[in-house]
Amino acid sequence: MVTPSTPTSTSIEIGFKALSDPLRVRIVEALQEQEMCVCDLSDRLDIRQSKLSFHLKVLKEAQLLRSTQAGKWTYYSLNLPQFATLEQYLADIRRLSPMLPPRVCADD
Amino acid sequence: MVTPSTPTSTSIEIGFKALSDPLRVRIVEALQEQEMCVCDLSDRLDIRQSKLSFHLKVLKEAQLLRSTQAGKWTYYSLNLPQFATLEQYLADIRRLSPMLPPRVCADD
DNA sequence: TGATCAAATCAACTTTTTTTGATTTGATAA
DNA sequence: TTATCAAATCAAAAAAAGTTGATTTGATCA
Repeated sequence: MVTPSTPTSTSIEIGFKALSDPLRVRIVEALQEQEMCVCDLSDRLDIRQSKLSFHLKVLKEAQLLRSTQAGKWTYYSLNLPQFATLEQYLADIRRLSPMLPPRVCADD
Repeated sequence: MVTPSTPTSTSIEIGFKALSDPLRVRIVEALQEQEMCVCDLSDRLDIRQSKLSFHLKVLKEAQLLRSTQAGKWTYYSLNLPQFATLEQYLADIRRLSPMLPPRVCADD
């Protein structure tokens, strides 16, 4: 089997990676309650602005967040359809897993 | 707000991290079809044994895989309940997200 | 205009994760 | 036993991700 030299990440893997960090999960959980601007997130989570900006970017690139600008402020909110996409991916793994006997090892 | 100096990862985050790598997703998808021994996974995915062993360990520590030893061989299979746990986490984020108006920024 | 403030970006640095080849472990079979 | 083979582990190197403080951008407002 031929493997691509640089394995590419799908939007599924990018989504899971975005959710693999405790700080980013805290961001998601804060936004799950309410859309918020960066300054309020920064206060609420006690994170420096540039650090927060980095993690917001990761989440946004994973399509898990949306942002809208309102005057000086940028409001971030959850992009729920992408959460649904990840959820569906996990559901399919379960749904399509057959109850098969283990494969007997090739050169047994 | 006080933040722990070293943020700790939950089993949720560990699970998502395990699923954030293209190679590990390929492993999961192979095992989703059928339980398999390491040697067959290695053949099928064209990965060196030690590399595969590393990634299997990551997935197992995330409780996404189980393994059983049979003679010389170790068979790996999906641990579906943990997939369900991750799925439920995502479902809850969506389910509990209210349709609230955006928060007005603190010092507006 | 010029001051102010929110947020993004940047470069340097630190930390974590991944890869690699070699070695070890542990079970089976001659 | 000794040879063999599957799989785990290890140490060193490489690559990727995250942090930090400073700077920039872009919008508002006096």
